[in-house]
Amino acid sequence: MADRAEPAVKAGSGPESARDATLRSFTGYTMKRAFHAIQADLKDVLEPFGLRMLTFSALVVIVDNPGLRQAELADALVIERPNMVLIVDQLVEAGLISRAPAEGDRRAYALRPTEEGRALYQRATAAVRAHDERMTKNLDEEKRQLLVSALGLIEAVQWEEDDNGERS
Amino acid sequence: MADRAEPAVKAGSGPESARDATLRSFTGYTMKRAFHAIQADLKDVLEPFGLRMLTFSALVVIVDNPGLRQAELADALVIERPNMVLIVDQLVEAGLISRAPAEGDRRAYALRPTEEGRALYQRATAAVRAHDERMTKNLDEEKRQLLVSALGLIEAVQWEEDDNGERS
DNA sequence: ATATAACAGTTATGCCTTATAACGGATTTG
DNA sequence: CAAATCCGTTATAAGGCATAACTGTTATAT
Repeated sequence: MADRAEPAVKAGSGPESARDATLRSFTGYTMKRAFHAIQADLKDVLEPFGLRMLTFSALVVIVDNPGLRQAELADALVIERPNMVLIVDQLVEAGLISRAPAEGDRRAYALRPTEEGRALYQRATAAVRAHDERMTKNLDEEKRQLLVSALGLIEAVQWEEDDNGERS
Repeated sequence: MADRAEPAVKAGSGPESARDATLRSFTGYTMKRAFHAIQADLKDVLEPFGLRMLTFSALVVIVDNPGLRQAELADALVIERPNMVLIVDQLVEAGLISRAPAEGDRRAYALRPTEEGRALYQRATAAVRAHDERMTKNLDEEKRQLLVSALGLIEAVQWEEDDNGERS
Protein backbone atom coordinates (compact mmCIF):
# COMPACT_ATOMS: atom_id res chain seq x y z
CA MET A 1 0.00 0.00 0.00
CA ALA A 2 1.02 3.56 -0.61
CA ASP A 3 3.11 2.89 -3.65
CA ARG A 4 4.22 6.43 -4.39
CA ALA A 5 4.53 6.24 -8.13
CA GLU A 6 6.41 9.50 -8.63
CA PRO A 7 9.66 10.57 -7.01
CA ALA A 8 7.90 13.43 -5.20
CA VAL A 9 11.30 14.69 -4.07
CA LYS A 10 13.69 15.76 -6.77
CA ALA A 11 17.02 14.82 -5.30
CA GLY A 12 17.85 18.24 -3.87
CA SER A 13 20.84 18.40 -1.57
CA GLY A 14 21.49 14.77 -0.97
CA PRO A 15 23.61 13.45 1.86
CA GLU A 16 26.77 14.76 0.18
CA SER A 17 26.60 18.54 -0.33
CA ALA A 18 27.22 19.95 3.13
CA ARG A 19 26.87 23.60 2.30
CA ASP A 20 24.43 23.96 5.16
CA ALA A 21 26.75 22.68 7.88
CA THR A 22 26.07 25.61 10.18
CA LEU A 23 22.33 25.29 9.84
CA ARG A 24 22.52 21.57 10.54
CA SER A 25 23.68 22.34 14.05
CA PHE A 26 20.30 23.89 14.76
CA THR A 27 17.54 21.59 15.95
CA GLY A 28 14.88 23.58 14.18
CA TYR A 29 16.55 23.37 10.79
CA THR A 30 17.13 19.65 11.01
CA MET A 31 13.57 19.19 12.14
CA LYS A 32 12.24 21.28 9.29
CA ARG A 33 14.02 19.10 6.77
CA ALA A 34 12.93 15.85 8.41
CA PHE A 35 9.36 17.07 8.68
CA HIS A 36 9.42 18.17 5.09
CA ALA A 37 10.38 14.65 4.06
CA ILE A 38 7.63 13.14 6.17
CA GLN A 39 5.08 15.60 4.87
CA ALA A 40 5.88 14.86 1.24
CA ASP A 41 5.57 11.13 1.78
CA LEU A 42 2.46 11.38 3.92
CA LYS A 43 0.73 13.52 1.35
CA ASP A 44 1.05 10.75 -1.20
CA VAL A 45 -0.09 8.20 1.34
CA LEU A 46 -3.28 10.10 2.18
CA GLU A 47 -4.21 11.16 -1.33
CA PRO A 48 -5.80 7.82 -2.30
CA PHE A 49 -8.14 8.26 0.66
CA GLY A 50 -9.11 11.77 -0.42
CA LEU A 51 -7.55 13.15 2.74
CA ARG A 52 -4.97 15.79 3.53
CA MET A 53 -2.89 15.92 6.67
CA LEU A 54 -5.32 18.24 8.37
CA THR A 55 -8.49 16.43 7.36
CA PHE A 56 -6.93 13.15 8.40
CA SER A 57 -5.95 14.57 11.77
CA ALA A 58 -9.42 16.00 12.26
CA LEU A 59 -11.08 12.73 11.33
CA VAL A 60 -8.95 10.82 13.81
CA VAL A 61 -9.75 13.18 16.65
CA ILE A 62 -13.46 13.10 15.83
CA VAL A 63 -13.57 9.30 15.72
CA ASP A 64 -11.69 9.14 19.01
CA ASN A 65 -13.88 11.81 20.61
CA PRO A 66 -17.34 11.58 19.06
CA GLY A 67 -19.59 14.48 19.87
CA LEU A 68 -16.90 17.08 20.46
CA ARG A 69 -17.36 20.62 19.17
CA GLN A 70 -15.45 22.45 16.51
CA ALA A 71 -13.75 24.71 19.01
CA GLU A 72 -12.59 21.69 20.97
CA LEU A 73 -11.35 20.07 17.81
CA ALA A 74 -9.51 23.22 16.81
CA ASP A 75 -8.03 23.37 20.27
CA ALA A 76 -6.85 19.78 20.16
CA LEU A 77 -5.15 20.30 16.81
CA VAL A 78 -3.85 23.79 17.60
CA ILE A 79 -5.73 25.29 14.67
CA GLU A 80 -7.52 28.60 14.65
CA ARG A 81 -11.28 28.30 14.66
CA PRO A 82 -11.77 30.08 11.35
CA ASN A 83 -9.49 27.59 9.64
CA MET A 84 -11.41 24.71 11.15
CA VAL A 85 -14.54 25.55 9.19
CA LEU A 86 -13.28 24.46 5.78
CA ILE A 87 -11.76 21.31 7.20
CA VAL A 88 -15.01 20.27 8.83
CA ASP A 89 -16.92 21.28 5.70
CA GLN A 90 -14.73 19.01 3.66
CA LEU A 91 -15.22 16.05 5.99
CA VAL A 92 -18.98 16.57 6.00
CA GLU A 93 -19.13 16.83 2.21
CA ALA A 94 -17.11 13.64 1.98
CA GLY A 95 -19.74 11.94 4.15
CA LEU A 96 -17.19 11.06 6.81
CA ILE A 97 -18.67 13.01 9.71
CA SER A 98 -21.94 14.64 10.68
CA ARG A 99 -22.37 18.15 12.02
CA ALA A 100 -25.40 17.90 14.32
CA PRO A 101 -26.58 20.61 16.69
CA ALA A 102 -25.17 20.09 20.16
CA GLU A 103 -27.82 19.48 22.79
CA GLY A 104 -27.99 22.12 25.44
CA ASP A 105 -26.19 24.73 23.37
CA ARG A 106 -27.74 26.03 20.21
CA ARG A 107 -24.51 27.74 19.19
CA ALA A 108 -22.38 24.67 18.94
CA TYR A 109 -22.22 21.62 16.73
CA ALA A 110 -21.49 18.08 17.84
CA LEU A 111 -19.15 16.35 15.42
CA ARG A 112 -19.59 12.62 14.99
CA PRO A 113 -18.13 10.17 12.53
CA THR A 114 -20.42 8.39 10.11
CA GLU A 115 -20.12 4.69 9.51
CA GLU A 116 -18.17 5.53 6.41
CA GLY A 117 -15.93 7.81 8.41
CA ARG A 118 -15.12 5.10 10.91
CA ALA A 119 -14.32 2.69 8.10
CA LEU A 120 -11.99 5.16 6.41
CA TYR A 121 -10.41 5.91 9.76
CA GLN A 122 -9.41 2.27 10.05
CA ARG A 123 -7.92 2.04 6.61
CA ALA A 124 -6.22 5.43 6.72
CA THR A 125 -4.64 5.01 10.14
CA ALA A 126 -3.26 1.65 9.04
CA ALA A 127 -1.71 3.29 6.00
CA VAL A 128 -0.29 6.16 8.04
CA ARG A 129 1.11 3.73 10.57
CA ALA A 130 2.88 1.90 7.76
CA HIS A 131 4.15 5.22 6.44
CA ASP A 132 5.42 6.12 9.90
CA GLU A 133 7.27 2.86 10.25
CA ARG A 134 8.80 3.33 6.83
CA MET A 135 10.07 6.79 7.71
CA THR A 136 11.55 5.60 10.99
CA LYS A 137 12.86 2.30 9.76
CA ASN A 138 16.44 3.37 10.41
CA LEU A 139 15.71 3.91 14.10
CA ASP A 140 15.53 1.08 16.57
CA GLU A 141 12.59 1.10 18.92
CA GLU A 142 14.58 2.73 21.70
CA LYS A 143 15.67 5.63 19.52
CA ARG A 144 12.23 6.02 18.09
CA GLN A 145 10.67 6.36 21.52
CA LEU A 146 13.41 8.74 22.54
CA LEU A 147 12.67 10.83 19.49
CA VAL A 148 8.98 11.11 20.27
CA SER A 149 9.79 11.88 23.87
CA ALA A 150 12.27 14.58 22.90
CA LEU A 151 9.79 16.15 20.50
CA GLY A 152 7.20 16.23 23.25
CA LEU A 153 9.64 17.95 25.59
CA ILE A 154 10.42 20.57 22.98
CA GLU A 155 6.78 21.33 22.38
CA ALA A 156 6.18 21.49 26.11
CA VAL A 157 8.63 24.37 26.52
CA GLN A 158 6.01 26.79 25.29
CA TRP A 159 3.61 25.82 28.06
CA GLU A 160 6.05 26.52 30.84
CA GLU A 161 7.01 30.07 29.87
CA ASP A 162 5.89 33.39 31.35
CA ASP A 163 6.29 32.28 34.95
CA ASN A 164 9.99 32.09 35.49
CA GLY A 165 12.07 34.44 33.44
CA GLU A 166 14.65 32.55 31.43
CA ARG A 167 15.63 35.55 29.33
CA SER A 168 19.36 35.26 29.88
CA MET B 1 17.65 39.11 23.93
CA ALA B 2 14.58 37.93 22.11
CA ASP B 3 12.12 38.93 24.77
CA ARG B 4 8.98 37.77 23.05
CA ALA B 5 6.59 40.35 24.43
CA GLU B 6 3.38 38.68 23.35
CA PRO B 7 2.26 35.17 24.18
CA ALA B 8 2.48 34.16 20.51
CA VAL B 9 0.87 30.87 21.43
CA LYS B 10 -2.54 31.06 22.95
CA ALA B 11 -2.54 28.13 25.32
CA GLY B 12 -4.25 25.70 22.91
CA SER B 13 -4.27 22.08 23.98
CA GLY B 14 -1.89 22.13 26.85
CA PRO B 15 -0.27 19.07 28.31
CA GLU B 16 -3.57 17.95 29.79
CA SER B 17 -6.24 17.47 27.09
CA ALA B 18 -5.26 14.19 25.46
CA ARG B 19 -7.91 14.11 22.78
CA ASP B 20 -5.23 13.47 20.20
CA ALA B 21 -3.82 10.34 21.79
CA THR B 22 -3.96 8.35 18.57
CA LEU B 23 -2.22 11.05 16.59
CA ARG B 24 0.47 11.35 19.25
CA SER B 25 1.61 7.86 18.37
CA PHE B 26 2.66 9.10 14.94
CA THR B 27 6.12 10.55 14.59
CA GLY B 28 5.00 13.04 11.98
CA TYR B 29 2.26 14.51 14.13
CA THR B 30 4.48 14.93 17.15
CA MET B 31 7.13 16.48 14.96
CA LYS B 32 4.66 18.86 13.43
CA ARG B 33 3.66 20.13 16.85
CA ALA B 34 7.22 20.46 18.06
CA PHE B 35 8.27 22.21 14.88
CA HIS B 36 5.31 24.52 15.14
CA ALA B 37 6.46 25.57 18.60
CA ILE B 38 10.00 26.15 17.38
CA GLN B 39 8.80 28.09 14.37
CA ALA B 40 6.65 30.43 16.44
CA ASP B 41 9.49 31.18 18.82
CA LEU B 42 12.10 31.51 16.11
CA LYS B 43 9.96 33.95 14.20
CA ASP B 44 9.97 36.30 17.15
CA VAL B 45 13.70 35.82 17.59
CA LEU B 46 14.49 36.76 14.00
CA GLU B 47 12.07 39.64 13.66
CA PRO B 48 14.33 42.20 15.40
CA PHE B 49 16.96 41.41 12.79
CA GLY B 50 14.56 41.94 9.93
CA LEU B 51 14.89 38.30 8.97
CA ARG B 52 12.52 35.43 8.40
CA MET B 53 13.38 31.77 8.69
CA LEU B 54 14.10 31.52 4.99
CA THR B 55 16.11 34.69 4.66
CA PHE B 56 18.10 33.75 7.73
CA SER B 57 18.84 30.30 6.34
CA ALA B 58 19.86 31.78 3.01
CA LEU B 59 22.12 34.34 4.65
CA VAL B 60 23.87 31.65 6.66
CA VAL B 61 24.52 29.49 3.63
CA ILE B 62 25.80 32.46 1.63
CA VAL B 63 28.17 33.56 4.37
CA ASP B 64 29.43 30.02 4.73
CA ASN B 65 29.77 29.58 0.96
CA PRO B 66 30.55 32.95 -0.56
CA GLY B 67 30.24 33.08 -4.32
CA LEU B 68 27.74 30.30 -4.72
CA ARG B 69 24.91 30.64 -7.23
CA GLN B 70 21.22 30.89 -6.66
CA ALA B 71 20.57 27.43 -7.98
CA GLU B 72 23.14 26.01 -5.61
CA LEU B 73 21.62 27.93 -2.76
CA ALA B 74 18.16 26.71 -3.65
CA ASP B 75 19.52 23.20 -3.82
CA ALA B 76 21.17 23.42 -0.43
CA LEU B 77 17.98 24.67 1.19
CA VAL B 78 15.66 22.38 -0.79
CA ILE B 79 13.77 25.34 -2.22
CA GLU B 80 12.53 25.65 -5.78
CA ARG B 81 14.47 28.15 -7.86
CA PRO B 82 11.49 30.41 -8.50
CA ASN B 83 10.95 30.79 -4.78
CA MET B 84 14.59 31.68 -4.29
CA VAL B 85 14.29 34.90 -6.27
CA LEU B 86 12.28 36.85 -3.73
CA ILE B 87 14.45 35.64 -0.87
CA VAL B 88 17.63 36.78 -2.59
CA ASP B 89 15.94 40.02 -3.61
CA GLN B 90 15.09 40.69 -0.02
CA LEU B 91 18.63 40.06 1.18
CA VAL B 92 20.04 42.30 -1.53
CA GLU B 93 17.61 45.10 -0.72
CA ALA B 94 18.54 44.80 2.92
CA GLY B 95 22.16 45.29 1.93
CA LEU B 96 23.20 41.96 3.40
CA ILE B 97 24.45 40.28 0.23
CA SER B 98 25.53 41.24 -3.26
CA ARG B 99 24.36 39.64 -6.48
CA ALA B 100 27.35 39.96 -8.82
CA PRO B 101 27.67 38.32 -12.21
CA ALA B 102 29.47 35.01 -11.95
CA GLU B 103 32.72 34.89 -13.86
CA GLY B 104 32.78 32.41 -16.66
CA ASP B 105 29.00 32.12 -16.88
CA ARG B 106 26.98 35.12 -17.89
CA ARG B 107 23.75 33.40 -16.89
CA ALA B 108 24.52 33.00 -13.23
CA TYR B 109 25.00 35.26 -10.27
CA ALA B 110 27.58 34.86 -7.55
CA LEU B 111 26.11 35.57 -4.14
CA ARG B 112 28.42 37.10 -1.56
CA PRO B 113 27.75 38.59 1.84
CA THR B 114 28.44 42.26 2.42
CA GLU B 115 30.27 43.42 5.49
CA GLU B 116 26.91 44.26 6.97
CA GLY B 117 25.67 40.80 6.09
CA ARG B 118 28.56 39.14 7.87
CA ALA B 119 27.97 41.28 10.93
CA LEU B 120 24.28 40.42 11.03
CA TYR B 121 25.16 36.79 10.51
CA GLN B 122 27.17 36.84 13.71
CA ARG B 123 24.47 38.46 15.78
CA ALA B 124 21.62 36.45 14.30
CA THR B 125 23.27 33.06 14.61
CA ALA B 126 24.07 33.82 18.24
CA ALA B 127 20.43 34.67 18.87
CA VAL B 128 19.24 31.57 17.06
CA ARG B 129 21.68 29.43 18.99
CA ALA B 130 20.28 30.82 22.22
CA HIS B 131 16.78 30.14 20.95
CA ASP B 132 17.76 26.59 20.09
CA GLU B 133 19.19 26.00 23.52
CA ARG B 134 16.08 27.42 25.10
CA MET B 135 13.85 25.09 23.10
CA THR B 136 15.94 22.04 23.96
CA LYS B 137 16.69 22.96 27.54
CA ASN B 138 14.75 19.94 28.80
CA LEU B 139 17.04 17.58 26.92
CA ASP B 140 20.44 16.59 28.15
CA GLU B 141 23.24 16.75 25.64
CA GLU B 142 23.05 13.05 24.88
CA LYS B 143 19.35 13.19 24.07
CA ARG B 144 19.79 16.33 22.04
CA GLN B 145 22.41 14.75 19.84
CA LEU B 146 20.29 11.65 19.54
CA LEU B 147 17.40 13.80 18.43
CA VAL B 148 19.40 15.51 15.71
CA SER B 149 20.79 12.18 14.60
CA ALA B 150 17.32 10.63 14.46
CA LEU B 151 15.97 13.55 12.45
CA GLY B 152 18.81 13.16 10.00
CA LEU B 153 18.08 9.47 9.60
CA ILE B 154 14.42 10.20 8.91
CA GLU B 155 15.24 12.76 6.27
CA ALA B 156 17.75 10.37 4.71
CA VAL B 157 15.05 7.79 4.01
CA GLN B 158 13.96 9.74 0.97
CA TRP B 159 17.43 9.48 -0.57
CA GLU B 160 17.58 5.74 -0.36
CA GLU B 161 14.32 4.91 -2.07
CA ASP B 162 13.65 3.58 -5.56
CA ASP B 163 16.40 0.99 -5.45
CA ASN B 164 15.19 -1.67 -3.11
CA GLY B 165 11.46 -2.18 -2.89
CA GLU B 166 10.20 -1.81 0.66
CA ARG B 167 6.58 -1.66 -0.35
CA SER B 168 5.15 -4.20 2.03
C1' DA C 1 -34.46 41.26 34.86
C1' DT C 2 -31.72 43.15 32.08
C1' DA C 3 -27.43 44.98 30.36
C1' DT C 4 -22.88 43.28 29.54
C1' DA C 5 -19.52 40.18 28.65
C1' DA C 6 -18.08 35.89 26.81
C1' DC C 7 -18.51 32.18 23.58
C1' DA C 8 -19.61 29.19 18.97
C1' DG C 9 -19.30 29.29 14.35
C1' DT C 10 -18.73 31.92 10.30
C1' DT C 11 -17.02 35.26 6.67
C1' DA C 12 -13.61 38.01 4.69
C1' DT C 13 -9.00 38.95 4.20
C1' DG C 14 -4.06 38.76 3.98
C1' DC C 15 0.63 36.85 4.41
C1' DC C 16 3.91 33.26 3.85
C1' DT C 17 5.41 28.98 1.93
C1' DT C 18 5.57 25.79 -1.66
C1' DA C 19 4.87 24.07 -6.37
C1' DT C 20 4.43 24.27 -11.52
C1' DA C 21 4.55 26.06 -16.24
C1' DA C 22 6.72 28.90 -19.35
C1' DC C 23 9.96 32.35 -21.06
C1' DG C 24 14.62 34.63 -22.73
C1' DG C 25 19.32 34.41 -22.54
C1' DA C 26 23.57 31.61 -22.11
C1' DT C 27 26.06 27.40 -22.36
C1' DT C 28 27.00 22.81 -23.34
C1' DT C 29 26.49 18.70 -26.15
C1' DG C 30 26.01 15.89 -30.26
C1' DC D 1 25.65 24.39 -36.17
C1' DA D 2 21.30 22.44 -34.02
C1' DA D 3 19.38 20.61 -29.91
C1' DA D 4 19.30 19.92 -25.29
C1' DT D 5 20.36 21.75 -20.99
C1' DC D 6 20.98 25.20 -17.58
C1' DC D 7 20.33 30.07 -15.09
C1' DG D 8 17.41 33.27 -13.35
C1' DT D 9 12.94 35.11 -13.89
C1' DT D 10 7.77 35.94 -14.23
C1' DA D 11 3.20 34.50 -13.56
C1' DT D 12 0.17 31.72 -11.26
C1' DA D 13 -2.03 28.61 -8.01
C1' DA D 14 -2.80 26.14 -3.88
C1' DG D 15 -2.38 25.26 1.00
C1' DG D 16 -1.43 26.64 5.83
C1' DC D 17 -1.93 29.96 9.18
C1' DA D 18 -3.39 34.28 11.48
C1' DT D 19 -6.53 38.34 12.50
C1' DA D 20 -10.61 41.30 12.53
C1' DA D 21 -15.32 41.53 12.49
C1' DC D 22 -20.04 39.80 12.37
C1' DT D 23 -24.42 36.99 13.93
C1' DG D 24 -26.50 34.36 17.23
C1' DT D 25 -26.40 32.23 21.81
C1' DT D 26 -25.13 31.58 26.56
C1' DA D 27 -23.28 33.15 30.89
C1' DT D 28 -22.30 36.84 34.15
C1' DA D 29 -23.06 40.97 36.91
C1' DT D 30 -25.39 44.40 38.81
